[in-house]
Amino acid sequence: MAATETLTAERILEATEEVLRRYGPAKATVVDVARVLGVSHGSVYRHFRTKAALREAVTERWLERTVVELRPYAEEPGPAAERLTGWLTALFGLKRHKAGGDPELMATFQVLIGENSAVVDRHVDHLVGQIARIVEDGHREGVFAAPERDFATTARAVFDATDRFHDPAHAGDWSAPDIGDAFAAVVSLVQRALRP
Amino acid sequence: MAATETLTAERILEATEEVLRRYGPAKATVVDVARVLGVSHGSVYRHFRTKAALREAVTERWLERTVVELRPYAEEPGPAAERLTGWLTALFGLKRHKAGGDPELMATFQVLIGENSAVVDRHVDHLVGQIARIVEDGHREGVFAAPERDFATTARAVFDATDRFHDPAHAGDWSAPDIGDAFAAVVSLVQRALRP
DNA sequence: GGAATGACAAATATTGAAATCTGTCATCGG
DNA sequence: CCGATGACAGATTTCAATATTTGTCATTCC
Repeated sequence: MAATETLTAERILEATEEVLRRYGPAKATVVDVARVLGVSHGSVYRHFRTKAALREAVTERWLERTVVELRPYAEEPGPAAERLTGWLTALFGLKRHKAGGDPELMATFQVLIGENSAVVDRHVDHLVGQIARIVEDGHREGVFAAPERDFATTARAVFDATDRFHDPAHAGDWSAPDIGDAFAAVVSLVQRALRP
Repeated sequence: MAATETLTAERILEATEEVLRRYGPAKATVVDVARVLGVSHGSVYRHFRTKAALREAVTERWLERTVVELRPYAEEPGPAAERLTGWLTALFGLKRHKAGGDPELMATFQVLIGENSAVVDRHVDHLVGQIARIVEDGHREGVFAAPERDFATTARAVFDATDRFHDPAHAGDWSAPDIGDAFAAVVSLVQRALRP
């Protein structure tokens, strides 16, 4: 399909995502990707050195999309406490929506996550940075206390404390009926912790 | 070996643990357990209706042992804030020690955990109960604020917030060099949240 | 009488031969 | 010249035949 267009890394990544969606992480092959693009698999290897590198790039794209979807919540105007709750709720909502809407895709994603921990670490740093910014603003506004150590550590603690509500490893729990209450309780705990 | 002793559920459970340790969850069979005990596998089925029931019983025993090891920390005398930190540190320490000391056994345990979520849920309720007791004592002492909703909810939030440091799903992270700092930061966050 | 046995059917796991996939590279074609 | 190709070797996966395991139960043994 569309074999006339030039073969770019971008097009290969799109095809790879499609193949991963359709066949899952175990069955998706480079040959499949090449077939979708109507090229030989050798051509794919011109753009990505290995299958692992290809999957890593897909993982990166996927995670980057989450960061972009969250940015508005990180940067919206208003009191820091509400921004933090909004951001955490948005993160949980995004994840839960994705996990609930397409559990197979989530499972695929989870496998990729597991294969690319370095990429995930960078992504987590990115998200923690967004929290740090909100916490720092809150401190300037006087609604959050000074951090025990520094903003990065506090932000990291907030991220870790809410782990159960964003780590895909816990995706199975997100359909429990009382998960909303549990989330609210932890957010409330975090908010109390940050108060001056 | 010791085929003269009467066959009890207890002896079967011990043999099952040994087989699980030796062969792992995928390869451990009821026939192996019977062989260790020097009996026919039919005899094992007299005490446990299914292989699943046998594994569930092993899981229960295993978890119960954790609760017992933690009880001293839950019941020790002293200020509630220190008891809470002590309890959380003990839980993390126990888990980390087990995961670090015998990663294969931990992996086996994790599989059993996944197979027996009902047993795990009961175990978690038990642990949350220990936290609730400490938090309630703290409130009586005046060192912890009144809970937003009730002690059980607050205790659950504390348990959830520290999830990353006791859930076996995260065992792989526990050997990271800065895990101790991350743990301390979350405990500090929790302590601040509970202050009046 | 009641615990233990072992033969058995159905379900599950193992195995190894055949097929497919990954990654390379000499060659092709525009 | 430069991206694309497809044949190829070695690694990995699939698939179907074979073996093992699970769970039952009529029979045995103390």
